[in-house]
Amino acid sequence: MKVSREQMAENRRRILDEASRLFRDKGFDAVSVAEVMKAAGLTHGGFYGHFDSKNDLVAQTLAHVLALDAGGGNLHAYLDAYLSPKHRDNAADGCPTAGLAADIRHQTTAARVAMTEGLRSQIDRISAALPGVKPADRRRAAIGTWAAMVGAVILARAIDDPVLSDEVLEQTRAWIDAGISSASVS
Amino acid sequence: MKVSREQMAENRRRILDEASRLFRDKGFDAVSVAEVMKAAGLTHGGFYGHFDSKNDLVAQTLAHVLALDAGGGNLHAYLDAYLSPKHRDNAADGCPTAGLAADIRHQTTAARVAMTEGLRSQIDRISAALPGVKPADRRRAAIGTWAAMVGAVILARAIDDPVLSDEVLEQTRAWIDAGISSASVS
DNA sequence: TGTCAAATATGATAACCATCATGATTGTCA
DNA sequence: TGACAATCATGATGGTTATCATATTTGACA
Repeated sequence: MKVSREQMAENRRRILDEASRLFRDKGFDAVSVAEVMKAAGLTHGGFYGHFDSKNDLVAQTLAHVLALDAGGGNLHAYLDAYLSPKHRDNAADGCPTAGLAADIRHQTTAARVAMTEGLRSQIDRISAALPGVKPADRRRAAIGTWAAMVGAVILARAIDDPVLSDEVLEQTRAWIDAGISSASVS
Repeated sequence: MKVSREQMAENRRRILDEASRLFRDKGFDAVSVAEVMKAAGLTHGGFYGHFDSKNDLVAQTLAHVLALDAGGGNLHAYLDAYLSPKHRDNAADGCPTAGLAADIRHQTTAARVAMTEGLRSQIDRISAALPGVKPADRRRAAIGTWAAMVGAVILARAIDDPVLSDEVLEQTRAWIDAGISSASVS
């Protein structure tokens, strides 16, 4: 059954969207091609009309989702949302870096390049959102802050005790605030 | 072929050691039972004499490797080693938290509990290694520092550009130093 | 409007893997 | 020292998965 050109474009978009959600939730290897296609409302057969391989899907999904990565604007609000229990408990809709960075070590070069460019942009965005910090320290603050954000969410998701998990989020938030304050111009 | 009691204990130890290395290097799902046994110098057949299942191996490996987790003593030296290119490039011999924390979200409760207790100890160890920090801020500094350390190594391993990857390690190191300094008693 | 090719569905294949079954070897202990 | 049982090797088995082959439907364009 052939579909219209725009229908096909929408199918492709839906495949990438659903792959992005599933990958963030379960990791690249734990999601099958058939599972992605089913989530997109299709069967596994049409997959290779859209992508060369599963590795190709991984790389294209990363480029797709990292293009949308947020973080600009209000750093305070971004930190609130990022280091929240809601974000910790909703990996499928959450930050792709927190969900996938550790998983990317064993992926193809294309996927690693997509992640590298996404991280480069994210560091620049955070840097630009730190107007109070002395320019000489801005990049250091952006990288340190981003590492702590990603690390805290990964640790919070790994911890089985809700009390300790919440504490990791809260204390990291406070630690970041203190670091930014003391690096700011008075 | 039966082996001596001590030979069997050594076999078990070798299985756990090799599993620990392989898991850190490739992740839990990407390592097969047969691969672990082969690395330990055995065949796959004897596996279920030592462990109930692969999930059981995962949990016991975590408990085994987290029991040895370092970090006490000299925090400065620990930071140097942790945020080094050598550690980034040697996941198999590196920190199990950096290598496995993100992967543990989909493991059994037993594995998650082992990781939780390992993290609890690690936070306490770092806290104890921060004598210069005001006691009221010590826990916050320990958690924030640990989150940044783990996050930086995960990001550095995900990045395909050696220049940016090195920079993430160096700037995170500097950011942590600055944070600890400004939280210390004068 | 009829032909053709593109998009997807259905079905097959080969590899891999966790786990189980069975048998050979040989420590261990009476 | 001899019988027993534990340990590991060899060899299935059933399920899953990426990928390929073929058939069917129907947009698209002449």
